[in-house]
Formats: sequence, C-alpha cells, structure tokens
Amino acid sequence: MMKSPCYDKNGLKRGVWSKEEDEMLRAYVERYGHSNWRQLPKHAGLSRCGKSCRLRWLNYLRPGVKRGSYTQEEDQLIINLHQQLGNKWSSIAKRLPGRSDNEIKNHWHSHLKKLLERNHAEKSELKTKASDNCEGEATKYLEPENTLLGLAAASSSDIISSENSPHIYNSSSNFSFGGESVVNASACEIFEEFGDFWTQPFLPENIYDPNNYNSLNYAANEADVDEYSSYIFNNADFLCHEMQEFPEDPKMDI
DNA sequence: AAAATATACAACCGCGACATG
DNA sequence: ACATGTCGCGGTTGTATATTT
Repeated sequence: MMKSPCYDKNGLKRGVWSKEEDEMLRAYVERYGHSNWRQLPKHAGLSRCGKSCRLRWLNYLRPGVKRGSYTQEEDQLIINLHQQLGNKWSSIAKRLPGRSDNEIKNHWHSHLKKLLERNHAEKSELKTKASDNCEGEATKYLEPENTLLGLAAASSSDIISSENSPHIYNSSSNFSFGGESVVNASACEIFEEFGDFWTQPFLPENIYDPNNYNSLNYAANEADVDEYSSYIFNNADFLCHEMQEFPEDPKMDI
C-alpha cells in the first residue's frame, strides 16, 4: 500500500524513501562523506532536499544504527534521562548508542509517555485503595524508592510492559505460587503472602527467565532467590494491581 | 468482512545557533 | 557588526499497519 511518490514545488521528492534512493545515498556518503548536506543530493543524483538526506542517513543508513525493539534497560535509561534533561533528545540519544534522537523521540511519544501517564493515574488510585484496605500497610511498597523506576516516580510494571519491551504487565501474565491459589485478595493479603513466599523454596519448573518477562516465574536455585525476591518486591505495585484488575482471572494463581 | 479507530513509525517543517565572508 | 548559508534540534504531521467495533 505504498503511496506514489509526491514532489514539492521545486520538483524535490518527498515522503518515503525507496530502496534505490537509500542505496544511492549510502553509496555517496560512504565514498565522499557528508560535508555539505545541501549540495549532497545534487551530487548524489537524488531528487531530495539536503535535510531529507541528512535525516535519512542519521536515522537509518549510518553504520551502527540500531533498529527494532527497545530493551528494558534502554526504556529505563530514556525515562531517567528525560527526567533529568527534558526534551533534549539529541543529548539523550548520545547516551544510547545506535539510537537516533528522532527514534527516541518517537518512542517516547508513542510508548513511554503514555505508559508513565497511565501508570501515574493507576498508582494514585491504587495508593488510595491500598491505604483504605490496610491502613497504609501496603503503601510503603508503593513508594517511588521501592519501584524499579523510582526516579521517574512511576511503578515499574507499566514500563517493562512497553510494546517494544518484554511484557510482564498484561492480562495474560501467568502466575503460579507454589500451587497455592490466592485470588481476589486485598493488597494486604498479597503482601502477607509475599512475606511467606520469600522464605520458601522455589520451584525448578518455574524458573524466572529474564528474557521472557511475559511469564512471571520463579527462581530455581538459591542464587536466583535474591534476584527474584527483589523482583517481586520492586513490582509489588504491579502485582497488587493485577490482583485488583483481574480478580476473577483463573490464570492469576498466586 | 468492512468500517472506524488507535497506534507506531517515518518524515517534514520552522526556528535558533553557528560559521563564514 | 551584519548578512547569508548551513546545520541540527524539537515539534508536528502524515501514513501504514494493527486492533476494535
């Protein structure tokens, strides 16, 4: 469904770049460099403006440019840097090798910003409910310093559920808790359950796989216990939310 | 199955900063 | 000091694709 190319009043092509154009630009820049973007398209035989060529090169064609999904670490770094620097996308991009400012900016607007906003709203609501349920006992787990992305004052749950990141925060998250089923629990009950859980052995068949956040599994050996305990602790708000959001979900076996 | 809507990504535009003459 | 040209940044728009109704 590719739109036919359109041209501006100067006869310069606009819109999506073709493979041929990409190759022409790549070949020219690799051979002659890009000392003058304005003159470059003319010499390279491209009917594009210099700005368009520059953008195409920086975002897609230059060596080392990274495409595709953002990792959890990248998401977190962007959020933290954005909090420190604001919309200084070029500065942020310098800290993320292979990512362009434009790509980061797009990722922010299409994913991270919305996630943070939604998370903020949910968190406020959850705090209210949690304090109602057990007189503030659970709220300590919701403090920023206890969340993975505390710096951003947002719970980690949504962040690592970013569309381009491994998912953990979605309705299909599959929990098992040593075969014990605890559904429709209040925030207090959940945290009490976690307290017991931390002292219990872990099930080998439910190894927590950092490469597969979609399933919330458990550590298999003692070395993993600390990591997983931290994970549960840091995501307490997420778990609490899941229990409230999907109280009847049979998959939510905690 | 089709239409409507939402989402993600690619690209464009305007403006300020900087370099040069 | 000023004019002009170029670059780079950030905001915004356009479009393809996915999802929902």
